[in-house]
Amino acid sequence: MNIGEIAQRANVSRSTVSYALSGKRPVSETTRRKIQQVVDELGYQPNASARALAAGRTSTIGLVFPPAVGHHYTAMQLDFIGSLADAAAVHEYDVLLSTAGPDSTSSLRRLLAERRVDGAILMEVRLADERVDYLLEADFPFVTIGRTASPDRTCWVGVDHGALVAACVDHLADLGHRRIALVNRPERLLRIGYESAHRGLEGFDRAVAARGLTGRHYPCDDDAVSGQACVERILDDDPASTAIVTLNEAALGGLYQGLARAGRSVPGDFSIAGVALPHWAQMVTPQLTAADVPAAQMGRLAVDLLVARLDDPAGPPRHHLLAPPVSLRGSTGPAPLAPSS
Amino acid sequence: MNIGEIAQRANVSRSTVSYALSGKRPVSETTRRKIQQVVDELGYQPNASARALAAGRTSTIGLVFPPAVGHHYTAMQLDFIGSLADAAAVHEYDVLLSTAGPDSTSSLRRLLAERRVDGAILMEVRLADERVDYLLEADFPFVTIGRTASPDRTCWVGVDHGALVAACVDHLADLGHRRIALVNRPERLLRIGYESAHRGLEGFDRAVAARGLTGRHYPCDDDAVSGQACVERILDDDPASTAIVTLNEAALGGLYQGLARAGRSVPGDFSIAGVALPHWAQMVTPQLTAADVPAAQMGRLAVDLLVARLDDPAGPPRHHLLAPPVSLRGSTGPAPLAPSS
DNA sequence: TTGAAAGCGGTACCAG
DNA sequence: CTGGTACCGCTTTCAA
Repeated sequence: MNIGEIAQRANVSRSTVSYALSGKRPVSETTRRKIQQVVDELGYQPNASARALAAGRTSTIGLVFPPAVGHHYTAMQLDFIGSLADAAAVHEYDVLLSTAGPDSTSSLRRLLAERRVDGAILMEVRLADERVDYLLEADFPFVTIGRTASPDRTCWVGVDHGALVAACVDHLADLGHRRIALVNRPERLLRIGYESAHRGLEGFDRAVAARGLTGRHYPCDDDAVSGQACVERILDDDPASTAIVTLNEAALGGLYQGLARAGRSVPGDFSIAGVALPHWAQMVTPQLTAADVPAAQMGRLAVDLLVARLDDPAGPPRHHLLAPPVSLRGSTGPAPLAPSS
Repeated sequence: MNIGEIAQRANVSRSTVSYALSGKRPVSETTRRKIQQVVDELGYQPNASARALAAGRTSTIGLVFPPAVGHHYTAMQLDFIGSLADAAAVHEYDVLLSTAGPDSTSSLRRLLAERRVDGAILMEVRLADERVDYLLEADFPFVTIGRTASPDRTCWVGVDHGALVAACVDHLADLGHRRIALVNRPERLLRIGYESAHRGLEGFDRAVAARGLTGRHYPCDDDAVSGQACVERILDDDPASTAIVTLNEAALGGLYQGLARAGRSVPGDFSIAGVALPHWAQMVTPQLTAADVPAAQMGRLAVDLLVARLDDPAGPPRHHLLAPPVSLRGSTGPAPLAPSS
């Protein structure tokens, strides 16, 4: 069934059907009603490909996935994706996934060249990101999740990892902790310039210096085993450590397990704070004191930004820097009076 | 840039370019090379909308999301989505998300009517699922994740939740546990016929009966607070309970917290086993003994099944029923000799 | 081995 | 307020 059939049954021309449906030209109430009736009767929906070809827009936005680090994704990303799809639907856009594979740019390039999408949302951006450079050069509308090194020229929505980590450090310092370790994302991600990992580290260094604390930095792979090993190293390097701040969701369980194995109880002997999804923070016992990443809100904002840009490509780039508060849960407490061990 | 431009620069007709690229008609080696050269030079990729319109296929598959229960998704789903997108890319398909909103069918209907996708993959299927009925009636190619009540007429890939829960029960029975509770997905999901929840319960009842155990069933909402409350009820209803089997990922943290609060130590006084992603099982301390859901493999299989169906719509429906083994971790141990409390 | 041209199903301009 | 029609960019039949 196509627009021609609708036109015939309603005794009007194809263009009238098109206009009646789009509202881009006034149509008399009677014919409009008649057309609508036929449309409803047959459950007609315009063919998306034809429409895209003629209108020059696909009503689809591309979601560029992270290059599947170690072959799983984090919980943050999922909530984000869900909200993104919902938000897009509100604006009458569909979402096309682009997983990128090992070479993120080639898949992106194909998406643009084939004109499959009107705009793109890039997850897990790096400080220097070739995908961003490519999109800027191609003058293609996009929004990044996270900021690149020069964030003023682009649209983005990001979490202020620096501020959040600093807030965690401050919280711990207020509780009397003096020797704190930062458990970061994997070394490999730092090396390629992962935004959150870098800015988190900056915030850590800053806050540690400001409060006159002793801070140590530990990149850590994204799994429980590595988390456990990381705790071992931390306590080995400085047995007087009394607190950890973590950016690494996936290693969180391992951190708890490492502390348990080392005989440190949380939060009695040792405190942990971090940046995580609320859902995730509630998985561990005691629940993690953490800056709650508002993943769903980020998805919504990203879509809003992109849609605004699609409506007005010439407008100035806009951003949202989010700094959610630290939710106090059970994993942080006063520093032990005498450093254990 | 379009196919006409390529044709001009290569001094051939547009059809020759099309055939040279698709290989659907022999093209002399010399012209083919010439065309390829121009194509490479300009980085030409055929416009997807035009191609879809002319060819009658979109090279896109639709991924129908669960109706966002309580507005987050589970970890299983994310790994699944990632692998799905990767697998689709291998077959040269893109993946379009359809979140469905509260009314899952209407969004699906739109996807089909607008002819946005060639086939669909349905997540979180129900025993009686109107989306499935709709797709069957429309004779539209699809694969479900999970089985409906009459699974022989459809393509699906699913986990044998019944067998997995039964395996957990057996494992616990072998350890001497006699009074076991099943922590299931939310009441609401059971009521609407969630496949995994129902089949899990069946397997539980079966295994409990076979081993002559006392089994109790507890639906539980998908969050930590509910998990904690659920443990309270379990110990209240039967203080002699010594083990839990859970299908509820999201409540898992709450279960541990509830046990801790009740003074039961895991696995000394109390054992827990379940069905979960390995990643998730490793978050809790001690790590959860669980049947490891192979989410990534499921994504791959689902795409393979769908692609096979698209290639041969008349073929018989195929399925994969997966029953991964139970990985022994730290959360299960021998039943305490004297029932505590 | 190649070219010309008729669609695919819409949109939007130009007339009336 | 409405109809006719020329595109959008590609695929595929028909003819040479």
